[in-house]
Amino acid sequence: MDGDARFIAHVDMDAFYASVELLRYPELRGRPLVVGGRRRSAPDESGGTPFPALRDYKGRGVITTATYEARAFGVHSGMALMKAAKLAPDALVLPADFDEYRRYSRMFKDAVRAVAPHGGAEEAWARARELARSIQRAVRETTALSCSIGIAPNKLLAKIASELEKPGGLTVLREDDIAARIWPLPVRKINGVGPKAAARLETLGIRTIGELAGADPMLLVERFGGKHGAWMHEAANGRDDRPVVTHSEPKLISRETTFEDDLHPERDRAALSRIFTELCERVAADLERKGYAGRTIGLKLRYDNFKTVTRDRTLEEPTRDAAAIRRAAGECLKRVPLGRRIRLLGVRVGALTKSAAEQAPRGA
DNA sequence: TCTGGGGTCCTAGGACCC
DNA sequence: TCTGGGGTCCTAGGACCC
Repeated sequence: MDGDARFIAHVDMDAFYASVELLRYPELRGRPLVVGGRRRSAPDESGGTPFPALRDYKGRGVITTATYEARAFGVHSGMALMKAAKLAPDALVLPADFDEYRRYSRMFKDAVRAVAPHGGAEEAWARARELARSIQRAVRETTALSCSIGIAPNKLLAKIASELEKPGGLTVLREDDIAARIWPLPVRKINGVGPKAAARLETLGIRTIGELAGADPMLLVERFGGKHGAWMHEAANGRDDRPVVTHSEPKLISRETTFEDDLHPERDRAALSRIFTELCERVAADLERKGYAGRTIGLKLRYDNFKTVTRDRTLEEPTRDAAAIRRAAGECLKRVPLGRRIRLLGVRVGALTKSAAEQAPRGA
């Protein structure tokens, strides 16, 4: 009955954070720039732009988003700023403003919903292209930003398709197109195959999705475990039956910070303690604002050698109280070796439940 | 000059219960 | 004075994504 199989559209904003910044600073359009880093540095006195060039940037941090002009130099999100500075010394560094990006994200989602009310659109193929163009137009009109859309029989392929013709792209991908358009791509393009898996696949002589699709499933299962190995083979063949999910409850809420300079567990004890307490207070405030409480309190610590350890402790009752969180996380801290300098400290609360105030009021 | 911050999901062992 | 299997919870670590 259906030659019109269901399709899924994946909508992906183009260089999202950087594009939002360009709306605020249109005079920077056309220049290579990256969003990232941690601290807004003082404006210089020369009357130039208030943003430092990468070559003048000092400190820790990675690129969150790079404009296409910056990407032309080989920099990309996730790259350390100090490393990016070697590739694109003239690119400007703008600090991230997540509140603003959230605001645009909501506008963007509203615009999409206005055109495709189902949220995760599932419609007939015949309407696909038309609907996608409507979404792009609506997003452009309400946010002044551009997005790319991939349309495919499932989420996995739709995501890959959305990246094929960025920016401003619209890619419709049907079963018959998989061999020609998907199989030549590197395995990293599969959502869920990261750097580790890609490196291990390479040792098996597998670099492209097509090579992965043609690999012996038993070999993959042997090397990657039953579930993961089988999944990779299915994914490479374009098979994916995950449903479109439009709402999910958070599982944990956390705050963490990487220090400007590594801190010494004893000599910087006072500073560490103050930061530790602040993190607990911020997590507590997040819980309160979002209406959650949690039972499992966790500590995360990263040493100067980048080795990361976690400890957690589950309480009898859920809490969102900063002092209670601090107490439990403090106990976790005692179970962690403190023989090296520390670069990151984090606090998390998991096993979340809607906090008492959020629950339906009960009769007196 | 290495490597952010917020998350999700998976694995695996041990405790504990039936 | 030995031997089950299943289920759930807790903890720690790791891969991955945006």
